[in-house]
Amino acid sequence: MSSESTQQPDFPAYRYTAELAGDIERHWQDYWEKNGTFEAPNPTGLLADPSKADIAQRPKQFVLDMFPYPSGAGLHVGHPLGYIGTDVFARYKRMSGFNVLHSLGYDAFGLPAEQYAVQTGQHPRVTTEANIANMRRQLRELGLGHDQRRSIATTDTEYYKWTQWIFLQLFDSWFDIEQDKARPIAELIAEFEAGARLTPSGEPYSALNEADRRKLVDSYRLAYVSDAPVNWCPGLGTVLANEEVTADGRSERGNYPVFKRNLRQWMMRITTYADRLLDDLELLDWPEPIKMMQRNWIGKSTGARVDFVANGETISVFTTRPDTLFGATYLVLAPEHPLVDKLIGPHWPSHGNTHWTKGFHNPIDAVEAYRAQAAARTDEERTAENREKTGVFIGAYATNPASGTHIPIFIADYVLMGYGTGAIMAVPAQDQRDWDFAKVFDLPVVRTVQPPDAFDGEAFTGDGSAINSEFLDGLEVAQAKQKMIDWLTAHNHGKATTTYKLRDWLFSRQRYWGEPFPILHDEYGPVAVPESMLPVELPEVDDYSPRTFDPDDAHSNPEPPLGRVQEWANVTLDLGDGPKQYRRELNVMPQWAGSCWYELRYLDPTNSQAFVDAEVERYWMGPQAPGHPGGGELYVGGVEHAVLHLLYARFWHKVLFDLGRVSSKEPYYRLFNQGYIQAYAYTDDRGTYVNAGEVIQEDDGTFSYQGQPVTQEYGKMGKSLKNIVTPDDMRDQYGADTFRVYEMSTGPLDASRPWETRAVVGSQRFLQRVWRLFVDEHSGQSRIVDGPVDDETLRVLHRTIAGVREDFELLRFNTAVAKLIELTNHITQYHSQGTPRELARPLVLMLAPLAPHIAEELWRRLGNEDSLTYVDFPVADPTLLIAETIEYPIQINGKVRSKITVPADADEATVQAAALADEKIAALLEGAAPRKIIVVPGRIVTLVK
RNA sequence: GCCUGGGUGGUGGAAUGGCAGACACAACCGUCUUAAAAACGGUUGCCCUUGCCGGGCGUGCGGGUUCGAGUCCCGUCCUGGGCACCA
Repeated sequence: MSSESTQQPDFPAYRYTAELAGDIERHWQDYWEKNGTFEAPNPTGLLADPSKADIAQRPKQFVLDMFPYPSGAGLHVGHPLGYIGTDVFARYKRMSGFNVLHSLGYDAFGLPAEQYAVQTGQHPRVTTEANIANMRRQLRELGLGHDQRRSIATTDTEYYKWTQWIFLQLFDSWFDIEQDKARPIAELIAEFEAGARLTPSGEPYSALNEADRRKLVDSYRLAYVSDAPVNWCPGLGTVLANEEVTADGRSERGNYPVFKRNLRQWMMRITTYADRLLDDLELLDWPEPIKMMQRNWIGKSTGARVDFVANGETISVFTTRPDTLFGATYLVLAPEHPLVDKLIGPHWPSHGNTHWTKGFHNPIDAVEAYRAQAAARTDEERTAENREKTGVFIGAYATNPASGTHIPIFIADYVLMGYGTGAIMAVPAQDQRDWDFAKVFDLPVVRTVQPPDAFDGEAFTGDGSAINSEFLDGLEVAQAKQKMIDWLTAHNHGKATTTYKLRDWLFSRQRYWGEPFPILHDEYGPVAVPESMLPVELPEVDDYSPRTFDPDDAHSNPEPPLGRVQEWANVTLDLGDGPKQYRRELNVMPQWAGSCWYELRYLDPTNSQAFVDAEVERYWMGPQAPGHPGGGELYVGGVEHAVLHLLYARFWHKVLFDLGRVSSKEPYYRLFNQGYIQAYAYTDDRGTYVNAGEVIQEDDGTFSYQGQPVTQEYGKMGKSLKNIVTPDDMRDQYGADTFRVYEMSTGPLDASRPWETRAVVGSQRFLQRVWRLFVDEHSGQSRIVDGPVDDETLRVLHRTIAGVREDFELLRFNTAVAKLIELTNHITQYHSQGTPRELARPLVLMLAPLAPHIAEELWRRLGNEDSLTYVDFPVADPTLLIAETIEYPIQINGKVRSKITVPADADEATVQAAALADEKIAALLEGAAPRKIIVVPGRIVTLVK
């Protein structure tokens, strides 16, 4: 490619080739680095820069990309799509009078490096740092304007020191329901000590012994140890979060069996923030689908708790339809429900229905058999669509508190222990699942909402008047709900209740390559490592793997790698009450921890006194107006983080807000979901992937590789699919600027699109045409002239400025590129004798965010000494946006029949007259006056014949 | 099943309810060249007509609102993503 210039004697010596682009790009990358061009000044602290005082005065703009994992495979062309998008936006904002913070750090803890370490014995830090270095190089070569001083990695000791510090903030906090916010745990203890808050048992706090006090206080903490059931995966030797378990009960990674086990694990009390996480979505400029996914995940539903009495036991159920209580004809408990064993009858009632007993001699056997059957099923089988309802009668009855009727109690696997109370009141007339179950077991159906006359379905879930419901009869659903809740409350049978799908966040991992917990254990439980002793550094180990077990051994127990280092795990420390023996927490934090607050560390990465300085945080993240939640102006990333990362990060941020550590309620004000770049892959007749770069499309549309037909697939880029194209390849073949322009021009940032290497040349031709406007390809001489610009070109220029500005603002880079191409082509055609400076200057400035290296080079050739990074973006002259004449299409009955050109300031009557006077129109009207004439100013004339 | 995006030329994609297909790729033709490449210029939604002038049909499909619909409304099909017996 670039070598042609030396082989071909007549090849223009100064053409913008990949080789020349490479020279220019290296030069400017060095220049930017040397001059700290993209280093954004802070208002105070170590990153305040007196030489940039003018920039520090500007309004701020915090542009953020989702935190990448530095993969050992390096980047392919799909990865930088979003990074280039944010870079274009950030550069545009720098030219629009903003102090722009744009950096990129590394979410560098995680499994791949650890697994590599397990296999090779190589310390994960070594691989991680090599991967980061490679990724930094790749990104630098794309010309991304990141502030390198702020490019932290979660594995930096100085960084995870503060991750541990934030963990301690959570550990040392509790959620005050009254105030709806987190408060320091010391305030809780003070309330207990003063007697202002009663202990749950009613005993005075001062009367409790140390163990009970500690236990009580620990039960309030936002970070707490729990014996909750977890997903234990012996094959991996670790506990998995629910999200890491597939629907059929296996590990997402490795596909090993996963067992529900009660284990001691660290949890985060995110559920206390459910309402605020839900409500504050309203304050954010996020795509509606993402908000919807978060709402669904939080899963708030309001209704009532209703208590049913059976054999002296109280069964609480949750229902969203308390108005249908009179129609509750049976109860269903989850098979695992703890009350089942107490309620179970020794014998079948004499009037027992054979459907219900399933041929067992007594309920005890029936329940045992059903439980075994339910446990043996995979989740997939249990949740299969349209599955016949199964269950079994437990030989006991409960009393419906409203109707007083005795209703049978069943267990069934369609009721889940983990949601609500693990028990439901079944109302077959108004719930399809209950209807289905009732049909199988021949249970009574009592309609309590009047369906419409035309209704011929089964369960009726719509609105209607209450029937068969005594004091509710005649009320609509909403009023009936309220009245029933009032009645339940008044008679002590229940009360209004809200439940959430959201669970507390499982926060510990049995791994090595993560942040150690800053926690010690003494005889009473967990104790915080004092702030002065942070960071708790990862010790060296000789084996990085957790102990793994037979994948099917459900009774094995986790043994984290840190447990192998006994001299680290067992320490004697003086925490203020004399030297004492402690055992360190052996788990490490999940990868989410580091990505929950990284954007805050970007703000003040070198601060050794605080995780971020308060004034610095207020400047970059603070609310921009009353009612504004604060947060970064733009956050770009893939939709795959719609729920977990974004929810966890919001949660941590809100805790820090409650504790007065940050001034913003939310970390990410505007969220934008980028699309993905996908690629074609090809398989031969054996199903083996062939090198996609060598596949040829035949004239008949089929594909072949080395003469053999191959089959096309479409999807991800991957090594095994042999369809990887890297930014390094593109830099070598075309140059980084061409690559940037191509990625931005192929579609809107939020659209996924296929990669097509052969189309990249279009972007290169565009930049070559721009280059030719400035430089004579043969002599290298400047083609810039000081001559006048014709009026039409001037108007094109100013329309382009206005359009490009708007497009950049809205991240519509593809149409911005199209407009710049049109302008370039126009200048090429109208000013073939030399490019007027008046056109060259705005063109190069508008191009700069997209193709910064060539723009800097051309800017220098225009005689400027400094970088154009902070030069004002061109502003359109409004008087030049108005055309002198306007061409109106004229429609008759919706079809364009002719066109007229009139002065731009012609009034409607003039336009109308001109339209009617047009020869073709007059001919088509045949002398008759049109029935109607519509003139849309500046747009169109429509006649109705 | 529920919740969400999206269906426009050979391809990626443009289009505040106002001339559908900007811009780009591919394809074809031309200029230049001994030739090729590069570059530059032209043609390119489909169909009829084609010497020219024209005409018809077109944004997944079927309806509707409107002077006018890719855009708004109703229904329907296909498809990407998310959640899933959530009481």
